[in-house]
Amino acid sequence: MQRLKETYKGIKSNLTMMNFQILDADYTYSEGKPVVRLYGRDESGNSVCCSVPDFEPYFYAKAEPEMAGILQEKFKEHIKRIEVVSRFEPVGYFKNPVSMLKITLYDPKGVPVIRDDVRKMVDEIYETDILFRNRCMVDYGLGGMGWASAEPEAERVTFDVLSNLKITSRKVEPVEILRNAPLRHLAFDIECLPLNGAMPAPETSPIVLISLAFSPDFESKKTLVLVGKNVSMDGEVESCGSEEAMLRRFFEIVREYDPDILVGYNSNSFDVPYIVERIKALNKKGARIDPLMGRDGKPVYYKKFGNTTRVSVMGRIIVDVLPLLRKEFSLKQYTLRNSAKELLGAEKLDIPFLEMEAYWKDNGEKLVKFIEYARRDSELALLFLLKLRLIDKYIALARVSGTLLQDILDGGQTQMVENLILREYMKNNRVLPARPTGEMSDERFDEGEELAGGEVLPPKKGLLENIVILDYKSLYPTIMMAHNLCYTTEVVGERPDEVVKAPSGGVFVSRKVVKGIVPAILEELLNRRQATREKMKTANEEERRVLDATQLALKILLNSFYGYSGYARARLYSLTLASAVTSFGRENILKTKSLIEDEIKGIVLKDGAAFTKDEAKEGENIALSVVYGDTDSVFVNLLDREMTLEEAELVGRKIAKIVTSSLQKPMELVFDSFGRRAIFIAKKRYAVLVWEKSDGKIREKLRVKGMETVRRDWCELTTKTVEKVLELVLKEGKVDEAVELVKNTIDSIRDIDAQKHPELFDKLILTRQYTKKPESYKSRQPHITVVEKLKSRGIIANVGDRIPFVILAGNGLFVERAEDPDFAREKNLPLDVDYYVMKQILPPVERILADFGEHGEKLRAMREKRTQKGQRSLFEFSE
DNA sequence: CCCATCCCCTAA
DNA sequence: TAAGTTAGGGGATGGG
Repeated sequence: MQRLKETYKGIKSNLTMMNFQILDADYTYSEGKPVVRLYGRDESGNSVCCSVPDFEPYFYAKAEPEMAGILQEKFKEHIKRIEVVSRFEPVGYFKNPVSMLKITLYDPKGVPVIRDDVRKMVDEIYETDILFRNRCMVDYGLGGMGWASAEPEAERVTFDVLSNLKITSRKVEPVEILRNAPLRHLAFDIECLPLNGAMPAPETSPIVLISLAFSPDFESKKTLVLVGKNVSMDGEVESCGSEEAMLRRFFEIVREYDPDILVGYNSNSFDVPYIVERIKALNKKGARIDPLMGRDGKPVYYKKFGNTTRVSVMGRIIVDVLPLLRKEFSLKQYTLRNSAKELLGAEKLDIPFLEMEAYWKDNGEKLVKFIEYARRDSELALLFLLKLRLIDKYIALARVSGTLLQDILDGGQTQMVENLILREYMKNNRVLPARPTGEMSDERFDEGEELAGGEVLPPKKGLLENIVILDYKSLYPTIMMAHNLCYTTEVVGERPDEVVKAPSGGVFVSRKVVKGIVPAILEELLNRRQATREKMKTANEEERRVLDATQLALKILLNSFYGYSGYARARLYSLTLASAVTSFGRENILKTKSLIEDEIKGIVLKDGAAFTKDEAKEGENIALSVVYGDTDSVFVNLLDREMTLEEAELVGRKIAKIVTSSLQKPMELVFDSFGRRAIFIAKKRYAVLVWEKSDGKIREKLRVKGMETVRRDWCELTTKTVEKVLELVLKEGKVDEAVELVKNTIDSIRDIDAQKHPELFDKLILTRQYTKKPESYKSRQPHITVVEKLKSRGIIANVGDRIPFVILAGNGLFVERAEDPDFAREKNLPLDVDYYVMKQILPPVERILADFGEHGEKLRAMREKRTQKGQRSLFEFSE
């Protein structure tokens, strides 16, 4: 806080310094020399482009000092100079650094040109694939969405950029400012005209409407719909006369409004590529449209990588909310309609696909409807971003890791982890390897060398009462810290005196010798998280949101290092390190179980406190039994008697304290919750009725893991029935009512008619994700059957979509009887009631009720009767 | 009936 | 140049 205030004071007293938040970065050339450009926005809302001259590209090579002259001579066109430096190699514990060459080039593009040849002449090369803009930011201590303070120079290297403040500075430094600059958001959505009902293709189908939504307003408008023909209409509608004029106007508005964040729904896969291709097609026929959107004055640009499309608009962030929603929320479908309904409680307007052409050609009521439908779509995209605060987390991740926001939105955890490691390696005179190339990366799988994961304790199946749930706080990161597990502590050569040996066999130097770089980073992240959570307590609403996103980002990063170390394509892939982490984890949970069961054994409650048996000497003993555990958790059954929530908490905290005291810091077992009743079905499948205190009252909450209620590949009838059964059994202990409920549920679908009972029909829809191209499937799958059927009807599903389907009555294989629900409903096709009863309702319910004696018997009876012939009458039950 | 394989989705 | 990790249940299918 103190620092923050000073910064603001600084602005007022020193007008020559300039602060801005870094949105994006690239480089260009001035007089043949590379110049990095930082794009951002300042506190008062100006968009800024700061040119940073004189930063030089470089990489490292491990070689004898004598090689310097030879390399310099051989690549003199590219190499500006070579310095002999001391650096540590990336992996391993070393007492001393080795001699390396720091090779500085004239041009960043020179690095890929000479690196392969250089590699052949030296032992190894390092840091040869760090993008120039990232290299610059790392070396200057700057990062994505972080604030920079620049001292503008009188003499400017000016470029043709669109930002309204163009400065040049050789002195750019990071500044701590918590809040974000006032960012501008523009959501967009296009409507194309399907000709004769065919899927629109950019070569033939025109774009007829472009809808826009702004935050903040644009010329006091919240939305605007551009129309690609002449209309006279009031409201936020702009008649453009033609498609060409409309597209030109679109780019003009983007440049004028100058958004920092562009938003769309499925825009990376659809809208942007469509716009780009459509313009190419129009320009070929004589139109003149320049898709200039970037702050560098260049066009939008997209590139396909396998199934994903990457879109780039220089200087701005482009956000496709669809993939973000997929990552963030578990929904059965991610169509705009369903996402809006589930997440915003908003209705999407709709017009029938086949009638679009008629709506467009109409100039009255129907066109108005079409326009409002289009407007709604961009409004929804913007609402997702703002209401659900979709990018707050990503902004925090950018700030904490120093990675550019766009890279985080497009990519994964790898870049963030590498960014953090690179910065810390640099401070410690270590170099980073280049990213491993193609073939080598799958080595692990070919050679059968495997990374073993977490330990799952077999559950005590059936109904249990009084269960204390304990878990390890950030298990893997704390293991790495506790045992000093790191790339930089792995013993590769001579073995020092003090070492740590992992159960998996890996040997690492002790913290007493040297603290590993990764453990140091983790410690820093952990401390910052603690401090951030502390600050939240006194922050105002806006600050609190930023701080909350920050602490979440810190947590995500903490937990990313282990996964990264076991990722075969990582620059620092280390099976030794990853195995050490998991092996300590497995050892730990097993030790925890035996500590609780064989040493603590029981807890005594006396005078409102918990004691071990030894401490208490007398009093009623509560025996302990570990009934389940998965990786970092233990479920302890408190035997012998009923417990109040307070008592259970006392016992839980006591156990946690004893276990924690037996461990290396900062490993910590904590009390998580108290389960009044629980049912364990199998490993990773259970339900617990948790008792929680809120506002002094005890609340009951059903926590279900892995069972059908939380899975998206079962129909709603199943999930709802299973949920009700669990509630009856766990909350009320009414097993007989649960059986009755199942019977009624089965009865309710026996005469199912799609058109007569639409709500019931909807409950029988299953969904599954279409994960790869159809030809890659080795076996027939129901949802793929539907994808094929849809295709034959002119509807194209995309890889990544979740496909809804129902199972139709008839002969033949189940997979072949999967059908599109809309089609089945429209044609009123009969469903396979037997499938739903025998495969969707009975098995999940039986898994829960099977152990309840006669009740289980009743269910088995239901199943057996159905298997016999004459099924119709068998819905009746003989009592 | 058992078993292996493929596929999906979830827990951690 | 796409992508953090493994453990595990359970359905459909086909072969023995």
